[in-house]
Amino acid sequence: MCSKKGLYQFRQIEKKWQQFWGERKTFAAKDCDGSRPKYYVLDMFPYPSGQGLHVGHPEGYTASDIVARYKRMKGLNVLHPFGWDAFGLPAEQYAVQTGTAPEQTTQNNIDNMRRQTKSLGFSYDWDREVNTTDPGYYKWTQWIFLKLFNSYFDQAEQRARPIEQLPIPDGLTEAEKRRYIDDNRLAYEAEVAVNWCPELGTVLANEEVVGGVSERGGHAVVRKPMRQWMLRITKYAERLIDDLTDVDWPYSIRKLQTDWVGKSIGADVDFKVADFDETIRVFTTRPDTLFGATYMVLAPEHPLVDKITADDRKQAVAEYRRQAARKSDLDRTDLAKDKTGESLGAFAVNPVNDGKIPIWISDYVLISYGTGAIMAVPAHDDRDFEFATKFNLPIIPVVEPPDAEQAELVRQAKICFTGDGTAINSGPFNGQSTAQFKENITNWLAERGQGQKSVNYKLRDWLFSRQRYWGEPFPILHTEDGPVSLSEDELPLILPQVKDYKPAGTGEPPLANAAEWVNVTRPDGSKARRETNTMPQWAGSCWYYLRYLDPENSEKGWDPEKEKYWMPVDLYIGGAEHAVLHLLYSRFWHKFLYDLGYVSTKEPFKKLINQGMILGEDGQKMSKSRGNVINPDKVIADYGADSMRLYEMFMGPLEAIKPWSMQGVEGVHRFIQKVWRAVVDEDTGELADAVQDAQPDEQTLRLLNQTIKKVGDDIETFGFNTAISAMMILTNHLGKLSVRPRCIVEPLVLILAPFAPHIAEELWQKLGHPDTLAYEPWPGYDAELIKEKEIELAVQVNGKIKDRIVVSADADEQQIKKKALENEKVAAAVAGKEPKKVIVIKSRLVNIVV
RNA sequence: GGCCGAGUGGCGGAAUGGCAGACGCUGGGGACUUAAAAUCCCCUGCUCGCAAGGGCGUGUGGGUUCGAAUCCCACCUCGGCCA
Repeated sequence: MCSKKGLYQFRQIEKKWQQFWGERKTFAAKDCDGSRPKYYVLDMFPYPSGQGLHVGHPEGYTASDIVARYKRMKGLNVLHPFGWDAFGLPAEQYAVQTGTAPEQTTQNNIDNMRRQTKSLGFSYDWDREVNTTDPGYYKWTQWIFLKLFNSYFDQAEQRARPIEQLPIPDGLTEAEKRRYIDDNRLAYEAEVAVNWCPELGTVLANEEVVGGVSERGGHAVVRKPMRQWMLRITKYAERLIDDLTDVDWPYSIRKLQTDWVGKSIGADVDFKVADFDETIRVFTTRPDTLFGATYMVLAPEHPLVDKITADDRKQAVAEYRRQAARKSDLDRTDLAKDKTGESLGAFAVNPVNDGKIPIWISDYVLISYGTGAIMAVPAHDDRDFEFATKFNLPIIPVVEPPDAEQAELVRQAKICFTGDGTAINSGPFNGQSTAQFKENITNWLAERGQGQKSVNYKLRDWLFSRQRYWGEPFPILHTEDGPVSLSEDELPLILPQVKDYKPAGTGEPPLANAAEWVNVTRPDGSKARRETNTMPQWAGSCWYYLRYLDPENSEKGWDPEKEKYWMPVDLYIGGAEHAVLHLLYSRFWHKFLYDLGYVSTKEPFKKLINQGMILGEDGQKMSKSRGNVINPDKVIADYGADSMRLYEMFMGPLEAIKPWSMQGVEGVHRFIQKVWRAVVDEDTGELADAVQDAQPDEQTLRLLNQTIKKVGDDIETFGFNTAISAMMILTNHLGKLSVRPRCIVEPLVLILAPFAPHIAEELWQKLGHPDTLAYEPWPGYDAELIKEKEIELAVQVNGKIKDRIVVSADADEQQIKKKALENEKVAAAVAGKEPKKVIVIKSRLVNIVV
């Protein structure tokens, strides 16, 4: 029964070649090789989860691997590394539940995922593997933090500088001086209102809070001011937007990033508070609507609220502030929600007309955006309109829309108009266009010292501390004089072992449990406490692409020569879920490192591609509860890694969301078996007799050349699905031939290699080549040989196809026209009428208009 | 509500101004086989027709063009992100 020795044994073949590549270090990248152009192709490294690899991972990894293998064959020096983003909450939660050390869990998960990743035959240089939780790695994460701590941002030059160069104002006391410096550091401590979840004992990011409760577990979350480490990413806002013009990224991602930074140009306006010696500064993008400001709204957390609230309003205001503290920013700004608020019983003075307007608080104003206070112009802002309508506040229209019908409704204060128009009810400014008015009023305010032009960003400084154990410790000591950084030679600051991974009873993070670690006596005998917060998971992934360049270096994070050689990353592939945060954070760090001269490029990632999500066979998102999860181990066991790789690429465009299909896997599996049988005699396992040193016929040669061109072009444009389809066509053709010329078979094996490397290596060997094909030159094609000799053209009459004609490829327009008009069916359709126009599109069609 | 993306056979998809449905899956028919699997060959958008052949067809409606899945306008549906 099993007499056939030459069947396609993918398990054996794949194991053999994975071993071969591993032992020979086939894919080791050579640093600073000036003889070849370099190519750095990077995958977003995964979190080593207990679930292991899911089918979404190999999608991006296969795409990048195809490019890596293709570029090697094109003669480039390819860097294609892999590693683990291994700090993170799941291992810590597991530790809380079971007492297993996160190191242990993480190590097990990495071992398992490395095994899975290797089983797919990716051409990674495994000698460069990094792990963010390795002290040899996070030493340098801490080092970058130190650099941030010890730098400030030179506003005039728009770049970071060492803190020693910070100009210090004269006449400050030592304490003030220290304070001044601390206030300028790019890493600084601040009291900020955060989403505090008492149950989980940690701060949560906005996106981890849904409907006022934690996404995990549904525990209550409150807004609470807490001491936190912040990074001044806002200083880089302008550059983070501007430099997007330099990168080759999808439009949608660049747009997302631009919107996330959220630059808006407007004016700061100062309102005096009546009967108090206070002013309230507001930021508005519509200073031209100042005459329509009928009330003012402060964020509930605004510092002036306590001071100016009238006695009879104090109780209601206090209660309102308590309510607001329970809501997340998201809930507060939700447009669909009913507006709420309380009047403070205080008044502000409108600088343009000295009118007194009431001051309210409402949670639709966020303390974190602008100045935490707004002037409300209900006639021209949707939220203000809603609020004014609910609380019966006056609505004064000050912008007349261009549309007459609309203008009438606006004049009657029936609708809110947010567009541009002409000023009305605005004293001396009446009749001015919105743009003119904006400029004039801004100057007018500036002259009076009551305002100025201002730029605001939605981007907030980056909240960089977490109340967790499993993260990088901050290289910071808290002393009586404030925070002090460790020196570089004290790094890495090793994460200490703890007995209990739960937050300390005091509400402090778990590290507070490690008393011996926390309490430090300094060389001068003074006592200090270590920082017990840890860095967020983003930290390690902000710069890992640099560590790959020089992973073993214990003297430096990376060697400058190697950095100059390899950077920037030429191709970066990963999921769209990182479109904003990871990419923004690492761009920020990269720009900072650029300012200090540690990297040579402004942007880290030249080209970016997002792979689309893979859905279950039911078209739904894969999830355990739906029971539609495809296990890659099983697919590889049943069909092999080559089939898995091919299928994931054949499903559809890389960026598209697409459902899994086991029958589709069988389809590509059949395809590679066909390739196998075209080359190998299934009975003997030797090269098939049909493979001979023979001349190919013209058609076969043409098809080969067409296929080589198509596959190469498609890899360059990431059209992997159509590349595979082209190879299927050639293989189907080859299968029909009784003699399969070697000069056809060999190039087919080579162009298949990036997609299905194991079978390609095996076939290459059977074809008599002892060494790996990984560095074989990519086959060339002859443009002349691609051309068809005869071409079939469709002939249309008035745009409807009537028949097809065959003409020689070099036929000129006249000849084609003549042949088309002579055609019987065409003549019948033309019915003797004189053609008005005959359009000949060479090699496509002829259209006769009558 | 805003922004971004997508809507093509029974299914995944191809074609980005020029022959709609490449390639794969599914389904049907046939060959090989004692039989089955595997493999190979043919057919497989809808519809009218015994057939030859005709009509319709890329979410909907309009437009531009000799010609539109592709470009423009409006709308509908779905997905993602943000609010």
